[in-house]
Amino acid sequence: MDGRASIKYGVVMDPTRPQMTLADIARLAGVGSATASRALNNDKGVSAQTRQRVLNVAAQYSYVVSPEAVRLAKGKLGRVAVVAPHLSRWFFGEMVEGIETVFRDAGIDVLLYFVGSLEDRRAFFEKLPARRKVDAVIVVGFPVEEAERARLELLNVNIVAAGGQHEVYPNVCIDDYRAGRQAMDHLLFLGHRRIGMIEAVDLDQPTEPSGRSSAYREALKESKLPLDPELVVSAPWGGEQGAQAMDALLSLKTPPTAVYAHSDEVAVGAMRSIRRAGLRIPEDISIVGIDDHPVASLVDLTTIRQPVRSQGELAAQMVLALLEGKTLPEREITVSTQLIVRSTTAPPRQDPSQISS
Amino acid sequence: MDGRASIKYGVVMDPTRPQMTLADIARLAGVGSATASRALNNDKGVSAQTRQRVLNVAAQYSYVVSPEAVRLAKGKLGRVAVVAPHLSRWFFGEMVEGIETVFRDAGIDVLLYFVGSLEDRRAFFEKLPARRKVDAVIVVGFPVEEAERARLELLNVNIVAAGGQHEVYPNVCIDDYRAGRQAMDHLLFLGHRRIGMIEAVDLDQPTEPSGRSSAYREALKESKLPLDPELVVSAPWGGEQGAQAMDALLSLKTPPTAVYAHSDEVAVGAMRSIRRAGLRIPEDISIVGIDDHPVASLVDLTTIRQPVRSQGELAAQMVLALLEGKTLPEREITVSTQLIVRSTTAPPRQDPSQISS
DNA sequence: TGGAGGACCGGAAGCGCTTCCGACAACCAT
DNA sequence: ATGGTTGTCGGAAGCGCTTCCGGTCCTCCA
Repeated sequence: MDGRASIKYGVVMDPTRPQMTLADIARLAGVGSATASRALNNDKGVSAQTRQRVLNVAAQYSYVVSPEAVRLAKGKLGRVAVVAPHLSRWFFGEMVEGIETVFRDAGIDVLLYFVGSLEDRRAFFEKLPARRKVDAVIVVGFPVEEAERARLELLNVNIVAAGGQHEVYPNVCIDDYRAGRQAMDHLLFLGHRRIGMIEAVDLDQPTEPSGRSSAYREALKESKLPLDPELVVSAPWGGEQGAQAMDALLSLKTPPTAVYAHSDEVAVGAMRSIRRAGLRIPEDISIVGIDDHPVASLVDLTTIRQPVRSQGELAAQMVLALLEGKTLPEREITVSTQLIVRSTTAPPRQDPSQISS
Repeated sequence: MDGRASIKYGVVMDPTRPQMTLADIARLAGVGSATASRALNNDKGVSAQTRQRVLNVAAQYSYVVSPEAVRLAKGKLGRVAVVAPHLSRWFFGEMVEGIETVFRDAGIDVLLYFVGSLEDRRAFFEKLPARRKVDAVIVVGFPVEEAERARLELLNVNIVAAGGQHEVYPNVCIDDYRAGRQAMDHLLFLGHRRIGMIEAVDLDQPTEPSGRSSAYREALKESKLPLDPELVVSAPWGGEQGAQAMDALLSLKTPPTAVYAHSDEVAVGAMRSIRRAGLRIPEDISIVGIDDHPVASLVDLTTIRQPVRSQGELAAQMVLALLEGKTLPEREITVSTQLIVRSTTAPPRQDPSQISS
């Protein structure tokens, strides 16, 4: 350890020793830089012997190429941007894990852009920090507005959406309407006639009419049940908000015998309200959520499972295909959802016919 | 839209139109490339008038510099790597959100490396994909082994750790021992004498003797209570595992009257077991966790709150300081934890003196 | 009025790679 | 023996920036 090296917190830092360059390796191996490059990249046109010599030298000095120089020289970035409105929420974390896994295997770097608040989001689309930095973009879990789309086009790269319907971009998602129907049909099948819905909305994100909501209305209509407006309340995504929404439902003169929540987080919050109100689940009131969030099994919540990680993986694979210039076999992929019956749902206590006003 | 542009899924892609270069802008503005560069970078040595002219041209063609070329030319990367073992878990997602926010404001890109499994992790340290790509590394929530540390040094960059004690790297974390004591002292104060502990271990990560565990032993010792080995069970992080661990505790001939879980996820799982066993919380058995995970408030779990996002922010700020060549005022930052009493803890039913054997 | 100094600017040399193209040698078929 | 391959290799031209270095031109003071 020479005098130039400084020790910071136990880590040896030696900024005076510049990284080796390809030219160094070439010289050391006694070949031209072109040959060295070819050897390192496993290109053809190098004798096995020469290649080995280069490789040995490179290994000896633990040489790695400068990605910047490579990218500059060949014009490809080998990087993709993932932009997501949340990370700490299970759905998004899981999604990003799936995406990251696929890209890592493909040797592609993932640049993360977290656009939680409205300002973040606006700033992202305004400044487009990903400009000239990525070959593609994956938008996770939120609809892109018209104006934003225009900005995104400036990137001049492929875009795919994951976990959120999209008319414009190739995407992978679940069928929200179907998921909602699975939940509603389950409740209906059990005999419930007065069903409440807690709509989850994201205050920081523009809302779109959700399939999960229309599923509620359609299901009711098909069962020839009235649509009582006071039975549907909307709440921002999240447990606390779900709890409040449930409080509202509970304060009705005729509360529902079952509630359909747009997400498990919301459902779990609602369960707290029910419990605190001294009511039992599912005896007094049934509840079903959507997602199969890990917490769902812990609180024995009946829910509609959606495979999140694989949505991420599929989206990443789409990007990979696009990057290779392939045409996508299908513009959008819908993964299926599944009813998981646990113990928060049961038939209503009384004969439904007696309850219905 | 000329004939060259192809439309894929509504997105205009025109690979034939190369990005504008600095030289183009310079020419268009009638200045040399050096001047254009200075104008764009807000360097001095350019008249206000010339600068404005360049800026106008650049804006007109919505020009952005090529980050690769910049990095190549000036040798700085402006990127940092975040390596984390999980993302879908609240703790990690929250942490990364905090980190990302700070770096985004500083104009630094975040490269994400997710090393969930042991193989991932090994591969990461083996191949060091971040090599020559980042100016610093933040390691989130896991201890770095000796051998890994050696590899990390090859990166020749600053490293800081977030959410996990570290003897070597600058870091920010909570005092695990103290958090554990807060939990235990609370239970002890309530009068519990037979307290179980569910140790959370991460199978995919090397474990270290945790402060959370020693807090248990120390607290017991100080209260002159015996240390009954069968009262401590360890479980992989996660709700289901917590549930199983609790089952074990419940099957003891003298089950504990309270349990201290290393994390809220584990605690919530344990609650399910207790509930399924027909026992009531907190009447029959008390439980306390650590984290103040969002779900904790939803299930009314008493817990020790730790500020996760700000740990991430602080870690990022440390990196920023290091990057600017500053010396850190403090090598490690400990953020404080806080007991949040909700309704899963209460005094034991019977006089503790009757229970203690 | 002359020259020193400063403000402004452009040319050009890198930064570390990839890749085109030409050179050379050895080897084949004619 | 000769022309044409084929297989290897190196020189050098970029890729799009930053920045050193020097050149103009103008100002200001002696």
